[in-house]
Amino acid sequence: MTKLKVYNSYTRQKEEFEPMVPGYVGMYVCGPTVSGESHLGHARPFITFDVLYRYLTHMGLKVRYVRNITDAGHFEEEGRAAEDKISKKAHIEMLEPMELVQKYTNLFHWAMKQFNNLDPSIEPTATGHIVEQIEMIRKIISEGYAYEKNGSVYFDVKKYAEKYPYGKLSGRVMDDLLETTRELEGQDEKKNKQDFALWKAAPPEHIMRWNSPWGEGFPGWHIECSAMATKYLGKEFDIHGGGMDLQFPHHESEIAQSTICNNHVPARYWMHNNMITINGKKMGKSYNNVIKLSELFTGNHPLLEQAYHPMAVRFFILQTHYRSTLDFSNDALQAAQKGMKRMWEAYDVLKTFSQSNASAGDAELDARCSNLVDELDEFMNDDMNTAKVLAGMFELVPVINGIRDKHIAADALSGATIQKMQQAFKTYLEDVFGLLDERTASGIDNGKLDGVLQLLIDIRKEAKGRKDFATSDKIRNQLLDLGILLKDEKDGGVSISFA
RNA sequence: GGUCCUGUGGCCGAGUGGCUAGGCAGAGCUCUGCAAAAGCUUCUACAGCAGUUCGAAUCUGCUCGGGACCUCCA
Repeated sequence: MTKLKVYNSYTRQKEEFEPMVPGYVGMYVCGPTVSGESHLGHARPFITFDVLYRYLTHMGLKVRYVRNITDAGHFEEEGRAAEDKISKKAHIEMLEPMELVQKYTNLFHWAMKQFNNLDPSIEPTATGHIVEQIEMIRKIISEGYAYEKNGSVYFDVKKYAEKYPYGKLSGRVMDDLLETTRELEGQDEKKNKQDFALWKAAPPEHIMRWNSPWGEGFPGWHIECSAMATKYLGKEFDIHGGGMDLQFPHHESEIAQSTICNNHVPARYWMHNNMITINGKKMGKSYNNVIKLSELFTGNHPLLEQAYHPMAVRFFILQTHYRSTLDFSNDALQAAQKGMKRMWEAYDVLKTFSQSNASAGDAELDARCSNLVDELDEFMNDDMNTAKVLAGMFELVPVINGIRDKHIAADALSGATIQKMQQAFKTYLEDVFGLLDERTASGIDNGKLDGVLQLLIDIRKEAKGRKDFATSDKIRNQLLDLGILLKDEKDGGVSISFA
């Protein structure tokens, strides 16, 4: 079997993944800022890295997955009136800042549950790590790479760049940064405009504030991730993930801070997912084109033709490689929803196959299926190509359905191959991709309902037996109105599908 | 303006120089009381121009689109 290779943004190439400590992986992923409700764009990194987390675990590695909650407000705009993002919203909604943070944290957790994302091992909050952040800032000052001005502390990027490769991660050249002509207010405190804040003095109206050696204030934009990653994963750890838009300045700054404090680039593999776009434009607050997750799940948004099940969204995201942009449209999402349904129904059929065939009746087909299964791991190991894994699995679907429909002989595949397929479908659909049967996921499939359904199916069968099609069609049609589709199979059985 | 990415059939998308990606939609057929589903067959591709090569969607150059970052941002 091939080894897992991942694209490392830091070196700009695919590299074989080797954990620092054999058997263990430390992974940090930038979590949400809980000053508002998560939207479709936010879903991507959390699903992408959830799949990576699951895959590493599946490989037998013990993963410590740290994903932070950013609950300390950052600037709306650099330098401008020092408005705290969270306190501003809190004022508008007449809420206590922490009440607001709690509200959106709960909503975020709810959305993660909907997507069937596993909980991270540790989910630290920025406000819970003020002490660690202050310590880190002190260290940077004592090393001579930060300076205090009017109660705020800034990182001296120019000085750092003289000794370290600032800009390496994001492909930025120091001279270009210096040339940026953009004039922003409040820059006068900085020695150079590419310097970034480690600590910001809080103006009187700012609600979120903490004591520090430099007066009352709040932490800067990037220090929380450095502090929390260091605390829980060490000075150097394996994987740091997040959206591509965080590469600069967020991750670049993290590298600078950690390099000064810990003498190390914090992570060995930097992984970045691409953006979700809508009509070709990145989904983001500043573009006014966001679809919130709650809107997506209810269909309550002008751009949405219908509600989309969280699992359909998950499938949609996995059908594209994580480093490609993914364009949202109703057609694309509906296609994903239908495709997933087809896949899942084939999986249900596959589960019923017996593994008792000693040998394959159709050696050629057997070999092809066996190869297809083997390739799935190769695809996954090639920088997590979930799109190719799904495509490979889709190639097996006609074979599975063919056996069910008896177009393909029941003994065409050997028991060993059947077992391999069953194992692979379970591994990928359930364990690695974290997909759930929509029925289970929406709670429709409880025991009582099953019993009622079975009763209706029996009555319909009896009606059909005496050619009372009026009754049988009534049952089928009315169930269909409820979103339950009965399908008469060739063997006289009935299968149930949820529209 | 700078840096980088990208342009695949009706839609979404994968593609390591030579072999049908895949999904959804469309057409035909089979099966079926009728449906639905499924199976089989099938139609639309690699932005344009030039080059490298025996051979290019894949490499190079140019042109024209689109996008991201450079500011909070997943």
